[in-house]
Amino acid sequence: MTEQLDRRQALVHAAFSAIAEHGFEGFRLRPIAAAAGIDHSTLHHYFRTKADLIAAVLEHVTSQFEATMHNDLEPAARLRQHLNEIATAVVVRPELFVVLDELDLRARRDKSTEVDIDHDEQGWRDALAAIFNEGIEQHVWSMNLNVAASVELVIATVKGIRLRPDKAESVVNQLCDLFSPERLTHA
Amino acid sequence: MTEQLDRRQALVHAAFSAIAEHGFEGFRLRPIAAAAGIDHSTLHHYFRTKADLIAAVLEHVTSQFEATMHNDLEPAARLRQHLNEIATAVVVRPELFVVLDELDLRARRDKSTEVDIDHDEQGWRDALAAIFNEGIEQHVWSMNLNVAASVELVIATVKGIRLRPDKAESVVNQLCDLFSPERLTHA
Amino acid sequence: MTEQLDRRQALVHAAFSAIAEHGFEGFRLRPIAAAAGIDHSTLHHYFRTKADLIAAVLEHVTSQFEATMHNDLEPAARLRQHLNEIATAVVVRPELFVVLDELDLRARRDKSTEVDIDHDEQGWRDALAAIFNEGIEQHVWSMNLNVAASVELVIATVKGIRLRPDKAESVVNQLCDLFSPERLTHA
Amino acid sequence: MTEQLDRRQALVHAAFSAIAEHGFEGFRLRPIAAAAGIDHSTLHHYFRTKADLIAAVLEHVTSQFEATMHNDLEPAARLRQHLNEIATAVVVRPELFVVLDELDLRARRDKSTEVDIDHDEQGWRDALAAIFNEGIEQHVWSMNLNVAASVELVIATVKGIRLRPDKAESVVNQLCDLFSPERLTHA
DNA sequence: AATGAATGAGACTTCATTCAT
DNA sequence: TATGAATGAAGTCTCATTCAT
Repeated sequence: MTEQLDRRQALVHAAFSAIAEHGFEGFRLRPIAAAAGIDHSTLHHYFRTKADLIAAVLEHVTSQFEATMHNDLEPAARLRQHLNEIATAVVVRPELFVVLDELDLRARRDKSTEVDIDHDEQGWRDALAAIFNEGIEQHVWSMNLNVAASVELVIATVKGIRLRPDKAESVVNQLCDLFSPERLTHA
Repeated sequence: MTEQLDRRQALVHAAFSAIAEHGFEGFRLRPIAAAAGIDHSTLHHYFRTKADLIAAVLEHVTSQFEATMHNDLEPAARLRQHLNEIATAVVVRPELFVVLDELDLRARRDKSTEVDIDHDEQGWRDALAAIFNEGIEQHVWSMNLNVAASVELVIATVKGIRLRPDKAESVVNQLCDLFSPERLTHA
Repeated sequence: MTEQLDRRQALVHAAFSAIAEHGFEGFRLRPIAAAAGIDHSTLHHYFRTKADLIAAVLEHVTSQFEATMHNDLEPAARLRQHLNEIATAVVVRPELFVVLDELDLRARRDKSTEVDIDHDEQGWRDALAAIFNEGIEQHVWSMNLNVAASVELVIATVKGIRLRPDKAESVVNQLCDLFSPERLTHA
Repeated sequence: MTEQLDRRQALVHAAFSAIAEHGFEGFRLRPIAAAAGIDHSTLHHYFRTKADLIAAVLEHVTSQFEATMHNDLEPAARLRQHLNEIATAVVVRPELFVVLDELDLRARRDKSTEVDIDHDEQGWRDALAAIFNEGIEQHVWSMNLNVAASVELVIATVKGIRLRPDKAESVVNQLCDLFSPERLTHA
C-alpha cells in the first residue's frame, strides 16, 4: 500500500534529478524507471504518460515552497528575512531552482504547467503585496510606493538569480538595501 | 553567391523561430530544413551537426544585443534609458528573450554555449559597472553604493522579466526609481 | 516462450543469409528485420547493436563446426575422413564457408570477432596436432614430420578452398595423398 | 597531362590503402578524395562511379603479380622458389594480399570483378601446371601425380595463408617438402 | 503490479551521385 | 578540371507507448 506511494515518490525524485541535470531536452523515461529499479513499462502503471510524470514533478517542486513568511516581524525585516531565505535556498538546493526555471520556460508551451505555476505564484505575489501594504500603513514606506511594481520587481529579481547561486546573496542584499526604510521614507 | 548566405540565414532564422516556439525540448532539424525550403540532408551541408546550428542561433541572438549605451547622457539617465530600451525590446521582440532564456538554461549542460554567453554577458556587465562608477564619481550615487552587487541586481532583474513582457515596463521603472539619485544621495 | 527464441533464431538466420549473399559490405539491418517479419526497431530489442547481431551470427557459424573427429580411426584415415567431411560440407553448405571467410576478413578490424574466431580455431588446431602426433608415435609418419607446420598447412588449404566448392574434393584428396604413409615413411 | 595520371594514381593508391585498412565494409569515397587532396565531387571526374574506382584498384593489385617464374631452374626448385617469393611477399607487403582477399570475396557478388580475377588466376594456374608437367616429363615426379589437383592445392594453400604472414614461411616449406622428389618418386 | 515484446514514428547523420558554375 | 550545392535514399538507433502474459 505505501509501497505504491514509495514507488511513485521514487519515480518523482528520479525524474526531478534527471531534469535538474539534463533539462527537458534530455529527459527520457527509461533512465527514470531504471533509477527507481523498475522496468520502463511498469512506469506507465504509475504515470500514464510522460506529461503526467512531469506534472507530478511540478507539484513536488512547488510543494517545497510553502510560504514561510514570518508574520511576527515588521514589514521591512520580513522582506529581508524572506529574501535571505530564498538566497540561502538557492545556494543549498540549486536543483530546485534549476527545475523551476525549466518548468517556467516549459509553461510557455504547456497550458497545464502554466496554470499550476501561476496558481503557485499568485500565493507568493499576495504575500509580498501584504508586506508592502502593511509597510505603507505603518509608514515604513511612502504612500507613493508602487506596490504592484515592487512585488513584480522582487519576483523578477528572484527569478533572475535562480541560475546564479554565487550571486544570490549579494543581489538580494542590494535589493533590500534599496528598499530600506531610512532611504525611502526620507524621499 | 549571396544565395549561399541567404540559405544559411534562412536556416538560422527558422531554427531561431522553432526554438522560440517549442524550446529545445521539441527542437528538430527536419522542420527547420522544411521551413527553409530545402531537403533535410542539405541542412547538413551548411551545419555539420545540430550543435553547429544551435551555435549559429546563439551568435545570431547575441549579435542583436550590441551595446547601445548612450554615453552622452548622465549616469542615472543612461541607466534608465538602457533599461527602458530593454523593456521595450522584451515587448517588441519577446522571442529574442525567450530564446536567450532557453540558451541560458542550456548553457548549464553545454560548455561551449556557456562560454559564448559568458563572453557576451561580460560586455554588458562592464557597461553597467561603468554607469555606476561614473555616477559615484559624479556624486550621483553615494560612495557606499555596492557597484558589483548593483550590476548583478540589474542583470538578475532583466533576466527575471524576460518571460514577462507584460510586467517589463513597470519592473524596470520601479528599479530605476529605487536607484533614483534624489533618494539615494540624501540617505 | 520459445517464441522469443524463435525470433532471435530467425534474425540470426536472416542475418547469416544476408552476409552470405551480400557480404558485410552490403549488410543492412532493415532487410534483416523484414526477412524475420518484424519491424526494424524491434530488431534492436533482441540485438542492441549491429555488432551484437554479428557476434550472434559468428557464434551460430562456429557452433556448426563442433569437432567431429573419428577417434576410432587410425591417424591417416582420421585425417582423410576429416578433410573429406570438410570438402563435402563446402559443397553442401557453401554459405557457411563464405560467411566464415567474411568473418575471417572482418576479424582484422574487429577485435572481438578476432578473439572468438581464434578461440574456435585453437580447438581445431589442437585436434589436428593430435592426429599428427599420434601418427608419429605409431610410426605412421616419420619423426621428422614438422607437426606445427603440417597443421598450419592443413588449415591454410582448407581456408583456401572455402570459396571454391568445385575444387574442394580434388584438393583435399591431393593433400591427403601427399600425407599418405606409404610415401612418407619410406623416405 | 601526367598531372592527370598522377591524380588517378594517387586516388587508386589511397583507395587501395583504405580497403587494406577498413575493408569494403568501411570503404567510403570522401576520405579517398581527401587523401588525394581533391574535392569529393572531383573524384567523379576520374572515376565515374565507385565501382570504377574499385576496378582500378583490382587492376593495380593484379599488376603487382606479374609472373616471375624462374624458367632456368629445374621444376622442383622452381616451385620452391616461387612459393618462397610469395611467402616473402606476404610478409613484406601484407596489404596486397589482404586486398586480394577482399576482392576474392567480392568477386562472388560482382561479376566484373570475378572476370578480372579469373583471368589473372588463369595465368598463374597455367604457370603452375607447366612446372608440374615438366617435372613429370623429367621424371622428377611420378606419372601418377594429379597435375590439376596439385595446381589447385598450391593455389588453395597460398590463398589460405594470405591473412597469416606469420605462418607463411613454414606452410610453404611444408608444402614443398611434401612435393619434394626424393619422397614422391620412390613411391 | 509487473514485465518483456512489439510497434511505429522519427531522431541525427552519411553516402554516392548529379548539376550548375 | 574543379568545386560547392543539392538531393534522396538509406543508415543505425532511440523513444514513448501499448499489449499479452
